[in-house]
Amino acid sequence: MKNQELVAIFERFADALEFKGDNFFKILAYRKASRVLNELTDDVAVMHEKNQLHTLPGIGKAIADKIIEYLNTGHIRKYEETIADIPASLLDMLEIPNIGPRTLAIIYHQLKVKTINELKKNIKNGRFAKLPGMGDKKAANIMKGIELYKRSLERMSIAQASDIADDLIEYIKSVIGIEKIVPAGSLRRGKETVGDIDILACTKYNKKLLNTFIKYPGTRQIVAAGTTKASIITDDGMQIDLRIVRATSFGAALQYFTGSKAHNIKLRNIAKARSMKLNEYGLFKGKKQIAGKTEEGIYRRLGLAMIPPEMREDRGEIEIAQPGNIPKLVDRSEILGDLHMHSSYSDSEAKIQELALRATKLGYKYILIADHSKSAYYAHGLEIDRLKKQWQEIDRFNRQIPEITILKGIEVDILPNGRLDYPDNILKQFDLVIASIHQGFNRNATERMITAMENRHVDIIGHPTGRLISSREGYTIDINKIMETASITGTWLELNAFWDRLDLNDIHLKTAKDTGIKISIGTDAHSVEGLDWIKYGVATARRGWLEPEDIVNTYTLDRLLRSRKK
DNA sequence: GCCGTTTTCGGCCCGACTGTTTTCAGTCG
Repeated sequence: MKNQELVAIFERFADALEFKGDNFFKILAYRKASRVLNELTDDVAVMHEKNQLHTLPGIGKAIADKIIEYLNTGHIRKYEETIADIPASLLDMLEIPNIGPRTLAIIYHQLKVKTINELKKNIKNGRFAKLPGMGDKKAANIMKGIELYKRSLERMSIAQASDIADDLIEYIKSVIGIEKIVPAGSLRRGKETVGDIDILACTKYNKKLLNTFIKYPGTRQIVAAGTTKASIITDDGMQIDLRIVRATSFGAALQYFTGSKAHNIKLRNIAKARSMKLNEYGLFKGKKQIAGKTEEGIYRRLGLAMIPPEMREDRGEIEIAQPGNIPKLVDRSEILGDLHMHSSYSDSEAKIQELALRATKLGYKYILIADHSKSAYYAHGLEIDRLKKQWQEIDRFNRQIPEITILKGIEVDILPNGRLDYPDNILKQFDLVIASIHQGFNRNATERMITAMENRHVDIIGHPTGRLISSREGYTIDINKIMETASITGTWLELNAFWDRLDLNDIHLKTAKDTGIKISIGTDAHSVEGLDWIKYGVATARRGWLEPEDIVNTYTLDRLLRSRKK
């Protein structure tokens, strides 16, 4: 698939045009095209064959022609001409905070700076500060920006960001007893990684709150501090922005700072088309505020149904947002069990009994113990005789802990040769079987998964794309073929809720839902605490527009077992 | 470069903060 190559090209094209000072809206157009392609599950080449490129939002004639040119020739002439006279390393510097296209153009043309190291040299020897419009403070801020940039090359996981936000909010509440203080931004939208944390608060005592905020014990650096907002960098290297608004604007500000940017721009356009104005203070008709206290009010006065934060990505949610059309997204309280966890029988630190007890506290009716199969020697995969012992133990705990049913499962390896790690006569004895690839990632992964799904004992494909968010791309697979087979065979696909996997991701989940595939959520926990990761799975499910019916974990135990393929 | 519930031309989000400025430009979200 050429999708990702085009994503990178259009993003780079936009950077180059920005550097050259081209039309601002043309630049936006290329960025939008890049984003749309990035979120596309279908192969852009196939869409071209079917003459469907023009149906994509943000892809007009000029960009469609460039896509076609690239598909046919491997080049885009206009793009290559544009970047021809720009050193490759230069555009990367646009990622550095406090360096925008203007500053970059000045340092390149006047100082001949092409790399970050050359820039640092010119800041240290004072030449940068002498440039027109620059100065010592600006120089110091760019030095800080360079440090920030180096750290930000890794976005933080949703798990780490949530923990940091929870800590900060708890601290602020304990110091000044403020009630209305909540996360906004990508954290509230449940994105899998978070670049910085936005916190929104409502108080009349701005000064006191901002003072408390910048004195947060975990603060490494205060980036900015005004009268209504301030920013700090924590010891973990995370930037946190705090904004304070009045109660009459709280809903508007929450909407505004939750984003996404693309979603907000579209809302603004709707407001404008109705001769209204939308900003972080409210929805206005002339000078009169007609909504702003609550988010619901804003959407309602725009003629829309309330859209859950996780859906606000401009992926069609605004177009369908008439009352009754917005899906009733799954809620954490509707999850009746966790369908993937490991016990001390393989590579987990948690005993089966401990997992079961913790699960009852989470309100579950059932859990699936799915340890590794025998070939996963690195994880103490289970030989058949130890399986029997595990089953006896599960039977015993099921008698002792009647509140919950412990299901006998396995995460059976799909071996590099395409076979499963246990024979069918063993597989048929499990309540549920997850089949996963752990070795030979790029050896016919698609065909191997399809073969696994064609086995009637395999109920679930575990972490179907195999990506690790912080460190690994994932298997080389044809996800559409896999979904097609899942749909035909009635195999469930996993939403692995471990925060570094979140696999399937939001976009794949939406496609799976549209294809009629059922999703099974499992934390893949290797500890008792790991069971709490279910919240990241639920957030991702909501981002994929999933409703309770789409997720087998919301079924009663009876229905769950009846819904298996057979 | 895209797009259409006043449209096929003329818009396209806009306010806060900072730093370098003598009234504003650049950056960010």
